[in-house]
Amino acid sequence: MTARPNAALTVDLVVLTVRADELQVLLVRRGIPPFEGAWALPGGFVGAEETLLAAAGRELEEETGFGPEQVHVEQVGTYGDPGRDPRGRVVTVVHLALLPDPGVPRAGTDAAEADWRPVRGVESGAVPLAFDHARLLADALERARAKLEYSPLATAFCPPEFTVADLRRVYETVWGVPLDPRNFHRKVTAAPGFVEATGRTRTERGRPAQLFRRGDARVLHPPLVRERPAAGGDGG
Amino acid sequence: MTARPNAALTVDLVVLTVRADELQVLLVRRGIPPFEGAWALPGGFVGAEETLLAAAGRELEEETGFGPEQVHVEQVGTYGDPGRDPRGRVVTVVHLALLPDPGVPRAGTDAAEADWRPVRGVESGAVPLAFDHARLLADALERARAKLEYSPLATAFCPPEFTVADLRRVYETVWGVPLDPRNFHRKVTAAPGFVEATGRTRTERGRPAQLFRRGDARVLHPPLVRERPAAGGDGG
DNA sequence: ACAAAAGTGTTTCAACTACACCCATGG
DNA sequence: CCATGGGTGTAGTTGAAACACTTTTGT
Repeated sequence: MTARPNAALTVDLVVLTVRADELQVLLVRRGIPPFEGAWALPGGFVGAEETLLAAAGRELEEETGFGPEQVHVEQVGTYGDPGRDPRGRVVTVVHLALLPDPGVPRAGTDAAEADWRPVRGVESGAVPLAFDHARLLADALERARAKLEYSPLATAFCPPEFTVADLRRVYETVWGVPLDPRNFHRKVTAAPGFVEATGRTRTERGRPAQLFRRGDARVLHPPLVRERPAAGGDGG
Repeated sequence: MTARPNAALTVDLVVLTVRADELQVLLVRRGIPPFEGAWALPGGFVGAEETLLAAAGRELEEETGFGPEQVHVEQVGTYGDPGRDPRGRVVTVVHLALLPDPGVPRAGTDAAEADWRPVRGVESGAVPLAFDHARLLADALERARAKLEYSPLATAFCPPEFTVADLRRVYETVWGVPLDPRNFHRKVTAAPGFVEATGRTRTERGRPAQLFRRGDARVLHPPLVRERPAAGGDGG
């Protein structure tokens, strides 16, 4: 064992969901110093025999009750500036987690409180965050928004079975732009491996919608680009 | 100081360049155990008061003589599986560095030897790497290839002043496909902020080529997609 | 019948590939 | 002059945005 520890290693989580037509992030109110009482991203120290992904999955389950099998989790970056944590050299590996609307979260062990907050308010600075968590959140959000275009990531916000309209609402919420339902439908069903029909349907209002589950594609060909202000008339 | 160190933190570098019409990676032959005598990515432990980027820049300078001001360096991911290093819990933050053809590298302090190796041979497994470095390299390469499409990253492989043909050769080498020089020229000069004309020219054979420097764009609109087999006749 | 949402067909525009062609230099 | 590479013009094709229209349900 010639490698002596020189840093305290943690994982922090940017847990996102779409609820009430808004993109929301899971925050915890810190129950212990430093930054006692402030909102922060959930996270904690990495165990001695734990992989980084396992540590992230464990924290996720502590805060939300969702296991990592049901949730998309990926690493987004590592932050280790000396001075980012007053307790010493704390290096954190930030993970992005996406899940369908889960209802109320469970509070973690060292968190007095945990709650979903609209991303808009946090991004605007109206809800200040502890440590450098505002930056971690901003970087993770940028990653999530970009990845919607070329990966089937958006399905991670949907329950196991969902309609094309459900999926469209995810894009509209995360990007903050309206999309044409008809063109969106075509793009989604045309991209191989994006979604897979179950054969079942669901009726809420109007014509019943087909139900889909996630496909096995890891990238989208062609990507789902945001519609740009282009011309184009009507025929018919 | 309530946060006790629980991991040894290192940075590893995937340093890429284009030389002799090949994508090449900087490897060091390990001079000390473990894996003594094997090829590995350059890297080392992070200093107590050093940021991760600064540590990567320091290692880069030790191995290549290039300072971080002249080189593109970005973080790509962090690897911390217990057992990835026999010396104990060693967590490494991998950085990708791109530079123009530098000539011969300087060997680092704990490296008996350092050398540029064609990526092809390393990716194919012909040159085995120490630790989990084959995986770190593969992930970094995937990142680099993808980022060429939508970012001006390719200019990092070019000297401060370069021609459009220089830039095209970078793409052709990294992607391994030939590109139409005429369409490439148009795409590059049409993307705002990609390159900036210096007004000077350089003559090697044929008509003199304009010299450009890097522009200030961080993303490319539109992206430089690989040409696909499409139809299209010739007119005129 | 009417409203509402799902899903299809078609027009029109924009972007891109492929290639002819012109430009500027060295030998 | 010719060879070589830089750079521009343009036709045919693909793909996507816009939107009329049809389908299938609930009330």
